[in-house]
Amino acid sequence: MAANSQFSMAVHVLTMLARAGDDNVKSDYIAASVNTNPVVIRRILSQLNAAGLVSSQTGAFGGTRLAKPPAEISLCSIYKAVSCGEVFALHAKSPNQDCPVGRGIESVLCNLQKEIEKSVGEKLGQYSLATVIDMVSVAHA
Amino acid sequence: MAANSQFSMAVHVLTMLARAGDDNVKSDYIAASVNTNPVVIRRILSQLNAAGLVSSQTGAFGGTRLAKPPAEISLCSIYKAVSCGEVFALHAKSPNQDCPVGRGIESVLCNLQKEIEKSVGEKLGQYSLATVIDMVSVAHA
DNA sequence: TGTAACTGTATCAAATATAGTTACAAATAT
DNA sequence: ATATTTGTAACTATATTTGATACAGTTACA
Repeated sequence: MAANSQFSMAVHVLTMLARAGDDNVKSDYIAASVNTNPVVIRRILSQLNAAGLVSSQTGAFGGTRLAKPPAEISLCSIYKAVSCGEVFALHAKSPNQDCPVGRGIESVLCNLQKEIEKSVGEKLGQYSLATVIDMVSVAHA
Repeated sequence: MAANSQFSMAVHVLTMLARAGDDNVKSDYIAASVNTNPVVIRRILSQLNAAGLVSSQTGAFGGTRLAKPPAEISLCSIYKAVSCGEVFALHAKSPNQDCPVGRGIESVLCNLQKEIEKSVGEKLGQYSLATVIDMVSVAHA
């Protein structure tokens, strides 16, 4: 397994939290739905917490809940919260600087990369967690 | 090395070819600029050839050249030619189908994924290889 | 205050993808 | 014929992601 599915898992996790309202949800419970290990969930929750999207409580009867209403959580903020890779990677090894193309291509690709990321962010920003919840409801209705 | 840099390398390769005009360019020559192994370049050229963007000649004095003018090669067609991964991956393991969220989330994410890919394609389609060549020229001017 | 139930995180193993390398058959200009 | 080049298979090395175990720290509650 190498393809980064953290965004997908994060959306799943947040959808679970949204449906629980103000109740604390345990990582074990979420893990059972995502079909993975609780630690994997806690790692994602840790990133979502750092981004201010959720808040967690340790200790007995602890767990995690949303830090704001689903309508205020855009998919863009989720995407940024979990450190996914870029849409495309730049050269692994720096190109030959003795070649005019090798010398100039990196910055061009870097700028392009930023623009694409921005475009993806804007597209994702058109949707919120609330949108996803509606879609999930419709999907299995 | 795991991040997929094939798109970046493909743009680099095609830029080299564009600058050579109608001359055949050898994979060794391109590899020297990209700073990698010729076989890596030939693998990319193989994909670009399958997409009809370049044409190659085997044998002595063989090599590769563009199959059409740089202005007619959009970055979208390059992106599609090299099999990059998606912007984000779906769940590695299928979610728990006994959970309403697990049952509905996959198709929602799949549709979202398609929409994002489409958006990326449109953005990349705004640029052509000719644009990149201009940018590279300006960058090291 | 003790106990049970959580999170947070370190650490390791397993699986997988990418890139790099070597090798060689097939093709082709001279 | 020969030298040169592509096309591709096979293998290695490396990085990343996920999954799993373990345990310290925190907290509610009897």
